Amino acid sequence: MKPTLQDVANAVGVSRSTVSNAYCRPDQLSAALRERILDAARQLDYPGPNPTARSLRRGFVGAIGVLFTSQLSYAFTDPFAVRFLAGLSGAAERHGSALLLVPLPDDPARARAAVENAAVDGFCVYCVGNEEWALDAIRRRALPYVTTAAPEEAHPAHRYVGIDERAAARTVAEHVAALGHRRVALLGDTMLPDAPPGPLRLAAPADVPHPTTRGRLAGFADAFAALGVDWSDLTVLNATGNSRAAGAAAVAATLTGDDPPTAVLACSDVLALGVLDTLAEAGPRLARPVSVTGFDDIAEAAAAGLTTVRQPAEEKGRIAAELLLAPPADPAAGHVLLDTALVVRTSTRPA
Amino acid sequence: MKPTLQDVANAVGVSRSTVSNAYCRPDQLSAALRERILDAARQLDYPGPNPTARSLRRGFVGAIGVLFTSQLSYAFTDPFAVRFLAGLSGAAERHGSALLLVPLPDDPARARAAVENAAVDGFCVYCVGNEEWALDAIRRRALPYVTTAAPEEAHPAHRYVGIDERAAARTVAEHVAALGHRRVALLGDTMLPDAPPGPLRLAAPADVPHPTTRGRLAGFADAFAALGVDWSDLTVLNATGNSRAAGAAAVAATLTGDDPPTAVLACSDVLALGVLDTLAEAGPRLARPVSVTGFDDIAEAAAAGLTTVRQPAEEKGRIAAELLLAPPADPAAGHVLLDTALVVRTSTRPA
DNA sequence: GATCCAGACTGAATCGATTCAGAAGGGGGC
DNA sequence: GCCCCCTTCTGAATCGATTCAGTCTGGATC
Repeated sequence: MKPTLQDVANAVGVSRSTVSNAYCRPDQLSAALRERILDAARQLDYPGPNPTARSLRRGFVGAIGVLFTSQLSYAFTDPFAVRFLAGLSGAAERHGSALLLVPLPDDPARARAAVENAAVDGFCVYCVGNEEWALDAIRRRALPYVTTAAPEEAHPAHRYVGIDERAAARTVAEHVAALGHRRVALLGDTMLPDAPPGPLRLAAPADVPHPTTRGRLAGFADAFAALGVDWSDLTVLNATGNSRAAGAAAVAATLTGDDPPTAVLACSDVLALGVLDTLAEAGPRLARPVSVTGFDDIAEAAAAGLTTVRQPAEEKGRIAAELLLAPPADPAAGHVLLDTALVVRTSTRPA
Repeated sequence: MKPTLQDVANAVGVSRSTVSNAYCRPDQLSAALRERILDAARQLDYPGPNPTARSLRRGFVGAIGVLFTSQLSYAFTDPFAVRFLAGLSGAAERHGSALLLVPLPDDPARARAAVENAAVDGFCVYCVGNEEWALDAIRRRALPYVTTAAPEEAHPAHRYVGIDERAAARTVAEHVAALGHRRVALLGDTMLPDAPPGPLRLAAPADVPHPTTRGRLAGFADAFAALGVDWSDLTVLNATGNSRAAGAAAVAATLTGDDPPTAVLACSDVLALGVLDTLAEAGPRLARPVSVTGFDDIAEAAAAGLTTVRQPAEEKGRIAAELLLAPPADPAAGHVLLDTALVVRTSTRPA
C-alpha cells in the first residue's frame, strides 16, 4: 500500500499532527525534527499529503472549473475561446489555481451531474445558452461563478464579464449601412434548436435562445431599423455550428442564388471566414462583390482582411478568473463590461 | 452551513448509508424511499454528495492532469498543442474524466509541488524537456502517466505515444537535400538554456536538452550526413520560444546577411511560418529565394504553402488518454509510435 | 525556590462521504 | 407452522489528512 502520513509518523516516532506540520507549518516544530521527518518520508517513498484528503479537510480545492455547453473539444477549436482560456489560465496560474475543464453532456441530467461532481472552488461558465440547469446546480453548491454574458435575470451571486453585445453589433451594422447596403443577410450559429443550415424564418431576434447571438442580432437589427429597414426585410441565415465550414455551408445557396444580399453580417469571425471561403470559391459566378463582417477579431481575421468587432479576449479571461479568485468587495464590481472597437478592413466595400 | 448527507438522513429519518445509496446505488433501496430522500435533499438545497469527500473515500478522482513544462497558456497558443488537447479531451470525455490543466512553475521545487498537489488519477505530460522532477514526483505518487515522447531511460510504468522524431525529420531533410540544397540552416526553439536568438554554436544535436527538438535535429543531420554534408557545415539557429515572432527574429540577421543559407529547416510549423514572415518582409532585398520547411502540419501550414511533416495531432491526444484511462494489459502496448507523412507544398524549391 | 512563559509536540475531533457485514422484516415453499 | 431467503435498511469502520486546544519541558525572572 501507499504510505500515509501516519506511516511516516510511526517511522519517526512522532504524532501524525507533527508530520502534517512538517509539511505545511514548518514554524510549528524544530528544524531538526522537520528534517528527520522529511528524510523518513523520502525513505518511505511518501509523496506528500494526499491532495484529496487535504482538500476535504481544508475545504478548498485549488482549481476552478470551466464549463462549456458544447463539446469540450470545442474549447480548443474556436480561436476566440482559445484566447479567452489563455487569459483565464494565466490569471488562474498567478493565483495558484489549476483549471478543471468539465465536459458538459447534452443531456440535462448528466450535465447537472457533471457540475455536481466537479471538485472545484468555483466555475467559469463560457458561452451558456439556455443552460439554466448548470447554473442552478452551481448555485445549489453555493460556489462562486462567473459567466461571459449578462444573466437573463439578475441573481445576487452572479458575476459576469462581457461586452455590450447589442451596442457592439450595432456599430458594425452601422458601418455596413453607411456603405449603402440595404439588402443584407445576418448569419448566426444555431439560432433555433435543430434548425437546418441556410435561410431561417425568425420572427424576431428575441426568439434566439443563445444570449450572445440574440444580442448581436438585435444590434444588427437596431442599426437597420434606424434607417427604416425593417427586420422582415433582412435575411436570416442559420449555421449549424460555429465553424468555418458551417458558415460556408449556411450561405452557399443564398449567395449563388438569384438576387443575393449585398452584405453578410456574421455573428462570429469563424462564420465570416466561412462566408469568404464560399465567395472565393464561387468567385466568377457572382454578379457583384459581397461585403462581409465578422465578430471577435481573431488572428485569422486580420490576415483575411475581415471587417469585424474587436473584443479583448485574453483580458476577458483574465478578468473572469479574477472575479472568481479575488472577488471584489463591492458586489456591483462583479459586473464588468469591456470596451469593443470596430475594425474596418477590406471585406466591406460600398454597395 | 451547507447541508451534508447526514442532514438529509436526519430530515428523512434514515441512516446516512441509505442516503448515500439513494445517490449511487439505487438498487439498494426501495424506489419509494429513494424518492422521499431525493425530495428531502431538494428541500434542503443539498447539492448531492461532496465530490472531494467522495473522491477520498472511493480512491479515485475522475480527472486526469495535463502537465505543460512551459507556461500553461502556451497550451492554448500553439496550434499543434491545441489539436493534441482536443483529441485528449474528447477521449477523456468519453471515459467520463475531466481534464485538470496544471500550471508547472519554472522553479523545480514549486513544479514538484504542483504535481504533488494535483488531485488527479493520472498525468499526461506534454512536451517535457528535462523535467525529471515532474516525472519523479508522479512516480512517487504511483500514478499512471503518459508522455508524448519516448523516455530517456525506460521505466516500467512509463507509457508514451509519439512519433519517430528522428526518422520523420530525416524525410523532410532528404526532400530538401534532393532539391539540391547543401547550405542549410536548422531552426529550433530554446536549443540551449538561455541561448540568445540567432546563430548558435552547437557541438552536436545530442547537446540539446529538449528531447523532441534533439530528435528532429538529429534526423535533419542524418539526411545531410548521408550525402557527405557534415554537422559542422550546417548552420544552427536558435529561437527563444515556439512562436511565429520568435522564429522570425531568429532568422532575420542570417537571411539578410551575407551568404545566407538556401534553405531553412524548422523544428515546428510555427517557427517556419515566422521564417516565411521574415522572408516576405525582406522580400526584395534577398539575393535568391529560400526554401523553408516546418514540422507538425498545423492548419496555417496549408494556407501558407509550407512543406512540412504531418503528424496526427488529435489521434495522439486520443491515444494518450486511452493509454491512461484504459491501459492495455500488455505493457508493450503502452508504447505507441504513430506514422508521419511528408507533405510537400510550395515553400520548397530546387536550390 | 516558586512562578511564568515560550517553544515543541500530542490527542482527539473533524472534513463528508462510501462500503460492507449484518439485523430486521416480510413472503414463499413445503 | 417452520425454515429459509430476499429485500431493505443500519452501524461502524474507513479514506488521509488538518486543526486547535492542550500538555510537557526547560530555562528565564524575581
